[in-house]
Amino acid sequence: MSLTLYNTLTRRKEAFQPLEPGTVKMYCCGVTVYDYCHLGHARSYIAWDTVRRYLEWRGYQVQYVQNFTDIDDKILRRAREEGSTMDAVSEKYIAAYFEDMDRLNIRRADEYPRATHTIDGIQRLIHELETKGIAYATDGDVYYAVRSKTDYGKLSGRKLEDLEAGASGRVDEEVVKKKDPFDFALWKAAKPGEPFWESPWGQGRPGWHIECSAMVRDRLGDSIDIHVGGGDLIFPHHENEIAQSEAATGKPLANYWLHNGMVNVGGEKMSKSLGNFTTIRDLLDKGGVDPMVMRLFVLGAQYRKPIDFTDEAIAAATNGWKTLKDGLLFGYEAGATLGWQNVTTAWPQDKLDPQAIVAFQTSMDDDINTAGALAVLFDLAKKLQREANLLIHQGQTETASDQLEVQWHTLVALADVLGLEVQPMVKEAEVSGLSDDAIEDLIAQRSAAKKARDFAEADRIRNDLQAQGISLIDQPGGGTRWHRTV
RNA sequence: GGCGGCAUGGCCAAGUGGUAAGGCAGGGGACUGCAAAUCCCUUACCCCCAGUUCGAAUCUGGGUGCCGCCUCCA
Repeated sequence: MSLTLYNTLTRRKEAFQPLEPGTVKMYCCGVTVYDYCHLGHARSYIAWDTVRRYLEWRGYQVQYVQNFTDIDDKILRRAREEGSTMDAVSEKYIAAYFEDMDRLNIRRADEYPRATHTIDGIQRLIHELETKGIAYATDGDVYYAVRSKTDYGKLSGRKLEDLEAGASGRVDEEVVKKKDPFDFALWKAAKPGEPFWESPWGQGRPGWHIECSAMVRDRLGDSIDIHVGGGDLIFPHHENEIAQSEAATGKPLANYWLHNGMVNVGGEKMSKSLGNFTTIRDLLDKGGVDPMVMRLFVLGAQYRKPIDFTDEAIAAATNGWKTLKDGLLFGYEAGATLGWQNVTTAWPQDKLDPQAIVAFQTSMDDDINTAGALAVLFDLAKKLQREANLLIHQGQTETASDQLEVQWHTLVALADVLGLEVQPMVKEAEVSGLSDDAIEDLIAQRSAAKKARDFAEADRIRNDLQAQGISLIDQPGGGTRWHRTV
C-alpha cells in the first residue's frame, strides 16, 4: 500500500514519493498576525497537523516548517488603530496563535520563521532574480516580471492571456510602475512612518509572496516534498512563490502541493471581509465547545472539501466526541477492574488490532481520508462503550479482557494519529463525600422502600445519590448496581 | 467571462465498474413501579438526460445547481 495525495499541481492523486527516502520536508503557509485566528485557520492547521502526524505514523521523519507573516499593511493598520507598534501587534497575535493551536492539540512545527527575521534571505533572493533579469526595480519598488517565466500559472491553471487586467476595477499607482499588470511586488519602497529595512533598492520592506520562497529555501532547501496551505492561497500566493523560487533555483519548489477546502457559513466562505467569522477562542470559550469537538468536526470531512460551520454540525460533533471519548477513557476506567497491568505504559505497535490498522491506513493512504478513518475509530469506540456498559450493568464484559486491551490501545493509538486525545479524569471519589459502605447502605434503604412500594422515598434516595454523582442501575433480578459518574 | 472543485438517505459523510461504510438525528420493540442505562430491529436505487458495459453512484458526453479563486485571505 502506498500513500496517495491529491496534488494541485497535476490535479490528480499521486503516489507519495519523498525526495529522500524516509524523510519529508513540509512547509505550511501560516497566518498574517494581525488578529485572532478563526475557524478557517483552525480547519487548515488541523488538517496539516493531521497530515504531518500521519506521515510520522507511517514512519517518515518529517521536518515541518510554518511561517508567520509579521510585516504587512494590515498589521500596520492594526498598530495604528491600537496605538501600538507593528512588533507589538505581531507578538500579541503570535502568542494568541500558539494559545489557540495548542488547545486544538495542533503539534508545534519544528520552526516558525518570521518575515522580519528573514530579511537577508529575502534580499538575496530578490537580488538573484534581478541579476537573472527576472526582477526589475522602479522607484524603490522591485517587481517580478511574470512574462519572463513561460510556465507562469501552472499551479492555478491560469494563462496570462486569460487574466483580465484590472478586473477588480482597482487602479493604484503600482499599476503605473509595473511593466505588466500581473507583475507583483518583491520589495516595496517604505512609506513615511512605516518600518523599513535598508536595501540595495533603498529603504523598504518585502512583498508578501517572497518571504515564503526565502524561508523555504533557508530552512528546507531549494526543493521540498510537500507545500500546504489554504485553497485560497493557490492564486496568487503559491503561484508567485513557485515563480520566484523556480526562476531563482531552476528546480521545482515542491513536488506536492496540497490545499485545504474552506470553512463555510451559510454556504459562503468564512472570511474577515464578510464578517461571518467565529474566532477559535470564542468557539471554545464563549461557545463552550471542547477543542476535540472542533477537531472532530474538521476531520469529519476530507480536507479538500468545503465544510459548513453550523450549530447542528457542532452539536453532532459534540455527540460523536462523547462516544469516542467514552471509548478512549475505557482503559482508564475499566482497565483496573479487568486486571490490566498498567494502562499508562506504552503499548507495542505490533500488538495493535491488525484489522483496524489496515482499515485505518487504507483510508488515510487515500489522500488523507479522515472521514473514512473515523469510521474505524467509531467501530472500536462503540464496541468499547458497549462493553463498558455491560461491565457497569452486569458486572462483566462479553469480550475477553486481553482482547479489549488490544482494542483499546488500538483506538488510543489511531486517535492519536488524528490528534484526538482525552485526558484521563482524576477519579474524584471524594466528591460525593460518601463512602462505598454509606452508598450501599442507602441503596439498601431504597430497596426496602421499593419493596414497601414507597416509590416516592425510593426516588428521593436515587435522586439524592444522583445529585452527588452516584448513578443507580436497577437490574432485572431485583439487585441494584451503582457507579460514580463524573 | 476564465480556471478549478463539488453534487450520495432528515443533516454530515465514505464508497471510483459488480446491486450503497460510518457519524448525528428519528422511529419501533425489550427491560423498568417510573427512570436511567443497556439490548434488538428499522429509514437511500446515489442531481437530470444520453451513451459505453453482461453490469455504473462509480467511466464518457451534454445539461442543471452550488462553492472557491481570478483583490488581502487558511
